Amino acid sequence: MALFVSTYTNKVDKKGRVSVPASFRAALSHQSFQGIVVYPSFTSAAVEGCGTDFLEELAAATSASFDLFSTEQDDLNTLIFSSSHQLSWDPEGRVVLPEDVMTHAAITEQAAFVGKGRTFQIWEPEALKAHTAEARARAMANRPQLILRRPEVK
Amino acid sequence: MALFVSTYTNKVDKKGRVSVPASFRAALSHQSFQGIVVYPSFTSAAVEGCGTDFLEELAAATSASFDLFSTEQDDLNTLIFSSSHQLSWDPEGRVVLPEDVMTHAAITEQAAFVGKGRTFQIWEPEALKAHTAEARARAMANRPQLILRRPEVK
DNA sequence: TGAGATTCCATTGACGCCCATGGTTGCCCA
DNA sequence: TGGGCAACCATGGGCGTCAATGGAATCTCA
Repeated sequence: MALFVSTYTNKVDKKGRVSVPASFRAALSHQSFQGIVVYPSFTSAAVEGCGTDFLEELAAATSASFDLFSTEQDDLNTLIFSSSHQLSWDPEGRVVLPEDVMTHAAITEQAAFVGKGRTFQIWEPEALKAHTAEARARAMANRPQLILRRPEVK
Repeated sequence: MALFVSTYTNKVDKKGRVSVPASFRAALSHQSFQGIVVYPSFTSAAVEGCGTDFLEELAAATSASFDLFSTEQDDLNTLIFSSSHQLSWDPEGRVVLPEDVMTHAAITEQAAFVGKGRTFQIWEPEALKAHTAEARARAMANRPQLILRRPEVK
């Protein structure tokens, strides 16, 4: 399984280009579309990122239930599709982040690619630091319930 | 089942390389990714280590539902993913520990690999000694309970 | 024809790969 | 049973390759 792991902070040059981390590109190398999909996060000042295969799964999941009255989940999926951008990378592995996602995440000079397993996020480094500290504090507070509840081991 | 057993203290060379104990490598030899996964421990000045299969289980658990509003458990998983590093070893079985985990565990010259069964930890040897002494003292203090609670011995 | 966007090339610094060494362990055979 | 040999593991260092980055050149559409 291809996974997005770890955090990489790369520079945004004058033309707005950012290198997609090599390991992320490798995780997507099997796809027909050589690039990434991004959309502004609904819950934080970050950019959500994934591969086209993830979108395809999302589409499949949405249409699996022929719900005529769309659920909140379907609404959400619709939002994702409409606000997404497909960014193909150049021969050097760089993409240009669209205006709207740049502003949404307040990205200017640097962009931090944060692995989340099957997806990833892009943050302005300082904002990421703050957000991580918060998440860590929350996790610590809930420690008794959370402590690395490991999915069952085979 | 592959297990990480015993403690090995190896040298960190000028380039930051450390040999992963041969027995640990053997325990991971069945994996497609030839290397280890490390992330700073949330509870102590140590580095947590495991194989990629651990991350894959984590990813499977997290994305079982396309839950876009993450729960606390997912937050924790995200913390792990974002702070993890996939370290492939070189033909000699060495890895380079990233800057941030080195600092977190205060590792400079030597690194102690501590088997913990299905996972392992990496410590600065002196810190490990202190930590072990502490753990031993705690165990001694609780001895009466521990012995009473002990399941049958084979 | 000009501005923005895309492709191409060049630099540098990190990382992975190769080879060499030494020491320990385990094995084989006399 | 003891000596010697072979294998393996930890370690050191040199070198080539690749990723990230910057800038120039080319293309495209208005």
